[in-house]
Amino acid sequence: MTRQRALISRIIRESPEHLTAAAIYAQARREMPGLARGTVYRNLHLMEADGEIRRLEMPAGADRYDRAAAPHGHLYCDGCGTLRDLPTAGLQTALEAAVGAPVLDYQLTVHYLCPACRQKGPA
Amino acid sequence: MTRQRALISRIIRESPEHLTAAAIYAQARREMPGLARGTVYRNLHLMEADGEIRRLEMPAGADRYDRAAAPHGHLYCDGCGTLRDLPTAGLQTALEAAVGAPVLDYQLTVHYLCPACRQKGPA
DNA sequence: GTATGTGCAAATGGTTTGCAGTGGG
DNA sequence: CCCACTGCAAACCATTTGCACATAC
Repeated sequence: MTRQRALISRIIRESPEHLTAAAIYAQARREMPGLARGTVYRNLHLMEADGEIRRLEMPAGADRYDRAAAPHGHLYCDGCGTLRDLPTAGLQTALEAAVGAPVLDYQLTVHYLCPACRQKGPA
Repeated sequence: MTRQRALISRIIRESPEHLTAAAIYAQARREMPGLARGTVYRNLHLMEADGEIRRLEMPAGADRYDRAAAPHGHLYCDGCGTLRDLPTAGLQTALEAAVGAPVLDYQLTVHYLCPACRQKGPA
């Protein structure tokens, strides 16, 4: 447990957002200017392997990271790229029944238009 | 509708697999050696926009492409990276109810171990 | 005829890695 | 003390793009 890892961990835990590696790096560098980009990526992998955080593949651009919690889906706005949590209680159990094998993890991304983008209308 | 696009379209339609752009490129080049990588990517984007195919973000490595069909999830084996289809009838309706807005699309990837990898045991 | 698509090759962006040095336990 | 972790910079890989030429309609 290095200072670097503790810092990265804290940033993710304290953020209400789903941060990209670049955002985490930028924010961490404000407190620890010498921090290397590679160190951020290496620690993110470690933390993901430890189950401390969860990596989210995004439809466009860089991956984002979410503090690990009860598995849940994400709502992605096709208009502005905003990401919100989507509680999905019971989905995992339903999936295991459908799959017929233990489900290690799942990732659900639902595309929609957020209220703001829906107002503007489909461009 | 160019010869190039027709070829790419056919390759995807005829393949039982979920191909990567690189695989599509390699296969297309066997029939049309002058084909450029950029052309493949450009056409894949066009076809995705037209709803002819669907792009699948993968947990590791390059994206894959699926001929468009009824929306369905995918089963990803964490052991060997194999991808299988997972029928998810009714999920979209359930999601719309949960979200309270029209669902444009969704992507569900379920991580598991395929029978072969389960035998070998968790490494 | 002309907008659209193509081939090429170089650029981009996100992420990974080899290496020598540092520091946590 | 030693091994895992760091900083740095170069490498990597998938994908995108600028440009001059070709082609579908």
